[in-house]
Amino acid sequence: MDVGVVIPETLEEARAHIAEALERRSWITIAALCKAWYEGRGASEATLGDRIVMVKPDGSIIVHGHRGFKPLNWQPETSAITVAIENSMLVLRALRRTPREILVLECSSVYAILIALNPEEGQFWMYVSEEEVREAIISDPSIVEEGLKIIDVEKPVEPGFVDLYARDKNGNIVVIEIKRVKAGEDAVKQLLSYVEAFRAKGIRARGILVAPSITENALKLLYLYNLEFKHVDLKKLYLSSAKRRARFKQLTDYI
Amino acid sequence: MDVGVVIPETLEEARAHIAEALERRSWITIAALCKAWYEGRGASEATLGDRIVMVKPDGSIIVHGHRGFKPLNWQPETSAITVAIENSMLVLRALRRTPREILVLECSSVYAILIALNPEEGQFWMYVSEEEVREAIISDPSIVEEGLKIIDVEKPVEPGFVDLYARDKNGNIVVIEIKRVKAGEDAVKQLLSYVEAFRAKGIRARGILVAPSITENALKLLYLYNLEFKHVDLKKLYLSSAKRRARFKQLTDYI
DNA sequence: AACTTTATATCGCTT
DNA sequence: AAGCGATGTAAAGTT
Repeated sequence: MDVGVVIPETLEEARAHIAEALERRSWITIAALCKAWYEGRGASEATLGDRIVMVKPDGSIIVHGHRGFKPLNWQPETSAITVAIENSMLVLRALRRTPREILVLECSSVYAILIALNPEEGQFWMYVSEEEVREAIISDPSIVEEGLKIIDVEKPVEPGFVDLYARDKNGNIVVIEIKRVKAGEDAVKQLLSYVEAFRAKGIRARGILVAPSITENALKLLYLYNLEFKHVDLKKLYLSSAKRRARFKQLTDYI
Repeated sequence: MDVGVVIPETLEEARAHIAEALERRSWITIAALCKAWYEGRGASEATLGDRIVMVKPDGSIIVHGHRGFKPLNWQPETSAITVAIENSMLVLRALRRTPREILVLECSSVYAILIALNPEEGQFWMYVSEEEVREAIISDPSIVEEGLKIIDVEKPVEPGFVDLYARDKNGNIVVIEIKRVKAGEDAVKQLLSYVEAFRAKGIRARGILVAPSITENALKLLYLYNLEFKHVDLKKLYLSSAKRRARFKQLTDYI
């Protein structure tokens, strides 16, 4: 990646550099004192303040304030970004067609511009997604219960989809709902609706909620409806993949 | 805001600047070639690639790749961030206590460091939030229906809180559920549960779902349960505030 | 294109 | 700390 830094003397100089960088579809980071307006699905206004603005080659624009993980303003994929000097201000406009929305930045000072070209992409993997938990249970159903046999995956049932549809060692139908994060009342209600769909047809069905943990209220609700909870250890599951064990050791060493 | 830019010659120089900036709780933006690992609620790995890393004074850390609105990795508010040279790499570690998670960046090159101190905060307003829609209806209930009288706001009812609780011109109790975005089946079910709570007590109650639009499935469900839908025009509502009209004109002129 | 579901959701507020 | 609801949620998958 080639990185250039500009400390502009004037707004016109800043405008010229940003215009050229936009033209070349660079990855631009701007530190500036500016106001911001957004209008589209909602509407917002930010008074004069210091911001760091990032424009990516794909047209996404992100305006950060000095705190918080979330940007103050943004535009996921714009159809057009323009830069101009108006009334002695550097004005950036990012337009989006669907939904129709606009973000306007009015900069009174530009402290620095960082322009990056030809970035190395690298690759990215997410592990232990809900899908991975499901895959792990499919390949080893004993994680949930001894003697369980998976019959179907994401089976369509009246209110939606059950994550897993199985039979226990006694021949009972078992509906399994998987949550990768702590299960709340919603998850219980969802599982209940699946189980009810079977019970309504006169079929006896067990319902098991599989999650790393569950809230107290959700557990009460679960027992009330005669459903079951099965704790699953994500860390264990993650480690069960031999390929990842080495990397994990390295990470835990840090902690 | 004071902004300094460093183009480090060596990783050790980069480390020293970042360490000092972290110490001073600066707002740091780093362009670097690095690998990343995350582990906590999930787990991820990113191979060597060019990234822009932002560390804010409150400890939030955001790692951006060259495309997409979302960062590759992040940590909302960390309890500790450290920087060190290990095996000829600049290693940044961001720890979070609750939930317990860790983000590790291993940089093999640091292209540029942007360090900002004492940023001007500025102020930020969000308009046309659900709360604003509610406020507008409270101050003018005829938006929903002629002759409506608001009795209570966020009234607790068995399954939760109704947004607005009113009486129509015929004396019927009216439960109002507000959605700022297109209403889906969830919104209908929510409204239904509130209305049912009244009907269970033998009180006749109408249920009105107020939203800018509604999905087809949700509308069918609504009619099935004998509930009502009232369209509300967010733009109109937004414009009805005289203070904002001038600004809005200016913005739409841009489009 | 509309709709549904997920997310390392985040964030703010209340209990 | 846990629960609950809104978000300019965004993004991905499905109908």
